[in-house]
Amino acid sequence: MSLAGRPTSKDVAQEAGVSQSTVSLVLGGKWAGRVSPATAHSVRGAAERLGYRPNQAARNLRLGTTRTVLLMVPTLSAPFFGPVYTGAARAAARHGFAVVVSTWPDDAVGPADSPFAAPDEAIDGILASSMAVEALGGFRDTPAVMLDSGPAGERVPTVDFGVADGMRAIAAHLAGLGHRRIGHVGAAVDQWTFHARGGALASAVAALPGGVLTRATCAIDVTSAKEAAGRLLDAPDRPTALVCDDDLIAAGAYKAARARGLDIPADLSVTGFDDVLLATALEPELTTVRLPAEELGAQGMATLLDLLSGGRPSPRVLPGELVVRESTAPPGA
Amino acid sequence: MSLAGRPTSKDVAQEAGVSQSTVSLVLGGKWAGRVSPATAHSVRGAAERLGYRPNQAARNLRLGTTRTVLLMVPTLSAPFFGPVYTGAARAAARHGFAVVVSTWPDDAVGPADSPFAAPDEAIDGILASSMAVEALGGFRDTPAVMLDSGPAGERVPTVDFGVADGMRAIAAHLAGLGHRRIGHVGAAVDQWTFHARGGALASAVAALPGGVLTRATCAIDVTSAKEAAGRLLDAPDRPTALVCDDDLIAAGAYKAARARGLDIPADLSVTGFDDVLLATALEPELTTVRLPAEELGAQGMATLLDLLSGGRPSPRVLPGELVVRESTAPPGA
DNA sequence: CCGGACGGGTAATACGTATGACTGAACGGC
DNA sequence: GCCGTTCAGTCATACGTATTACCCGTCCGG
Repeated sequence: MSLAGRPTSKDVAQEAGVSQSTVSLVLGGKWAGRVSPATAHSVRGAAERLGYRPNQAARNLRLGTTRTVLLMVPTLSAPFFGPVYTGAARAAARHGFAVVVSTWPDDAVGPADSPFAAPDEAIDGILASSMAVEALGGFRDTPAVMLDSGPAGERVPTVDFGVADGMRAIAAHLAGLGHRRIGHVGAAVDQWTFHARGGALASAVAALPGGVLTRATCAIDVTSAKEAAGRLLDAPDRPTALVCDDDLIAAGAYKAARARGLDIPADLSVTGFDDVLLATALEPELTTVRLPAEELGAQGMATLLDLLSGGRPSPRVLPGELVVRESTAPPGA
Repeated sequence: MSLAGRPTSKDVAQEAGVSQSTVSLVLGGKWAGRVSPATAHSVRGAAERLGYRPNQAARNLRLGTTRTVLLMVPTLSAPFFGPVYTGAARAAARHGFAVVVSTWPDDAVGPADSPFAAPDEAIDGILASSMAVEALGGFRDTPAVMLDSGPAGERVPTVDFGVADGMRAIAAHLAGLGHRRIGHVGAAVDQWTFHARGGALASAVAALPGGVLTRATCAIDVTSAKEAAGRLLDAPDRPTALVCDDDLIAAGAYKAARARGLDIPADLSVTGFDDVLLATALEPELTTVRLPAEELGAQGMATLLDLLSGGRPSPRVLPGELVVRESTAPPGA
């Protein structure tokens, strides 16, 4: 039991020859004009010597707080959300906050009814990723920050990726290579980020002289993606480039292309989105947009902590970055 | 603040017309012979009606416990550990426990000095994955369960994968296809699981009539793996099959093979280990050994909870499963 | 008819912290 | 020389729970 026998503020008080209240005042930083600098110093010394760490349970009880925030993500088994967690947890730890994770139930499209959705312990705030603000449900009046979920009105702060810019960068890159007939393999997932990706691509291609966009959607898995990409490739006047909503979808597109004897990038350019580990494991390596997932978690947590301490954080947008690798080339190269 | 205004045991007591102690007795389940069934029933009814949830902070303070366990993993950014967390958290949640994660610092080979290693809050137990029991360091006398870390002596329970059996299954599969010259692309990582994998493969090939094993090691990333696999392929009498310690390493082997104009599986069979998402995204799909990562987390947590409640859990081993896909075939097929 | 046992419940307390109310000494102003 | 202030702390209390010690009425054995 790493709790037993730990020094308490009372022990520190005794060691320093002061009262427990003084210890609490000093260590809480609220001693301006109440405790002499000399006393404060000796208290700090005593605390240091004893290796005093405040008992969080007692502090939480007293303050009616928990120093715990809930991170709601669709899953931790997808490659994207691990880093989000890491970034959030790291930022939280610096402020003495813990992070508990709630994932959506398997095969669910939203967080509702998750066995995780309402952890027994109370929480101070929520970091909710990739979901509509309405889905907060019972947590409506808990301070929350929405991640990668798009604009959410005045009431709740957001941190998003600049996915539209990212998609425009892809479109510009392909256009620059000479592509005009572009296929979009979209994720059939009702999340802001995918709507934004699709919308940005559509308008970018529409603005391109001679641009033609075809479109198919699929679930975010290789099999489904392969099938959807195949539909686009089998159409008359097939596209010379496939823009995929996600790296994993791009992997499916690779398979569809190979099954038809098309070489990437000579016969077909393919792009992904997110830049997960997979992107460099594929062959050829995937041109994609890198989204700073860990940064999303970190900035989200910073925003939430700001909110919790009474701030009025403004929305933030983290730019994606086009990473050109080997899967794109001029058409017919 | 989802804490404010929550009903307390005192509120329940009032609602039920009994004292707070009675409520605590009933809800704690320790009322045998102290409270009449009728009263107990009415207390439960009142608690239900008010939606009472005990305040964890108060309970923790009283009991000197935290209902929090620490999960130590190398990283959450690798595809393998997300599911481990999920399994552990799910099992923990069922018993009202929370899980906080500590990852190793970037580029570290062990958990030492991690900013996460000593979260401020105290913990009741530790689930430590993929590390030597000695590395527990300052947590030596906290109840702990080692995951995927090999035998750890009498004092600390373990949950491991049957990696040796898995590797033997791979060897048998390849031998059955007719392979004799086998290359091992090993992970140059000082973890039990990789030592076990290498050892099992070595003895399996040694036991194979005419079996020849060559070996190269690398870090667990595509570039490094490609280089290591290349060394094996460039040797005289190159192997007809490459056994990789990890799916990601197999991805590197694919690249090395392609760079040399070798077709998989016609000219070269390749196997992986772990069966992460990547395995089916590759082309051809990867023959590998599936390790039930989520199950590891779940069983590990079950073991830890058992330990915490005074049990003496015995070591468990979770079998891996050979998944034959498209990357293996008879040599020269 | 009395004492003890027992069933059914309550009162009181401690866990460790943060904080508002209070106190005693020194000191300055008039 | 006395009072109001400030300084430097301390006292007491509350947060919500679990548990130990106690209490009261009833029933039963002798």
